[in-house]
Amino acid sequence: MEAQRTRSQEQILQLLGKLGREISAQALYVELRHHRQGVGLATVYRSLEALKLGGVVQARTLANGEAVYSLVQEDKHHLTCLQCGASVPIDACPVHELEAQLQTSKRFRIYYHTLEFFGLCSLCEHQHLAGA
Amino acid sequence: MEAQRTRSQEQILQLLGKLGREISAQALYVELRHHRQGVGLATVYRSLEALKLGGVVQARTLANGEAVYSLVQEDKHHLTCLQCGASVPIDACPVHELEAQLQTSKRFRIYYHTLEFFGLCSLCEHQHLAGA
DNA sequence: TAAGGTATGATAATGATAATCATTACTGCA
DNA sequence: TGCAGTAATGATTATCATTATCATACCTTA
Ligand SMILES: [Mn+2]
Ligand SMILES: [Mn+2]
Ligand SMILES: [Zn+2]
Ligand SMILES: [Zn+2]
Repeated sequence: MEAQRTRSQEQILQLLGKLGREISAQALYVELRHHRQGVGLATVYRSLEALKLGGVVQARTLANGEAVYSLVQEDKHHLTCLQCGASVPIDACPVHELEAQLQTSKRFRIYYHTLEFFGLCSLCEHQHLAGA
Repeated sequence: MEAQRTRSQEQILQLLGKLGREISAQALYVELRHHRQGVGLATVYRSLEALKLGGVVQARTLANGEAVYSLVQEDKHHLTCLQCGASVPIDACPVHELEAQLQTSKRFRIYYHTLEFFGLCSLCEHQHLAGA
């Protein structure tokens, strides 16, 4: 019964694993065309959606509105500047215990989480106070 | 030097405070027209952006791609079903300590954070396993 | 009041994602 | 092996939130 993966889904999974970082659907589309003949953009979106529902791919939305995808096994979070968009990776993640609790307290099967901090980098804060 | 707020920004702040919940820019636009004559949609977006940079309003992006806004003072997070979109509010938030640390370790002025869990609600998980 | 700067709003442009739909590939069975 | 039914694919179009334009209204100050 467990949805077997399509060829496209397998390719996307493999590429995401090789990359080891998050990538947008559009960029993924370009990458895939680079490797094989005939990959439709619609299929990229469909596959990512299916993989997300399968619990193996996660997504988050950037400030510019585009979503980026990665394997769920990557637990990486960021600190992002609201002004210039500079994004600093964070090592720590203090939510795993809560995730485990929720998994039982709420009737929910949790696949992944997003965590991101927003503010101003020192440079932008400086310019901001200067009245720019 | 601190940017004084415009009339539109004040109205939006007031409405967000009155609501006490997150709301999209589009819905905010409708609400504002309901109260005052002549509020442009562009101004709503501009004001929200300014208030975000001012550190008093926060935003997060829903699965359908639209952003919702609220006062930063509201520290509310969610557990969302990837299939049906059902969203359950969460009470706890275990990231404040980390936020304080980051504020000093990284050279960054942090205004707010987003935290969200994704997975399948019990109903959708059931249907999913059934092969739907 | 006149000048300069800022805010506003109507409108068009942008761009990522979702929906269509005809075609192709696969699966199980006669 | 041949066929019917079903799922997957891809080219294309539609959708829709957000952003960019630009002319106008407003406000501050000399
Ligand atoms: Mn994490
Ligand atoms: Mn929180
Ligand atoms: Zn910055
Ligand atoms: Zn659900």
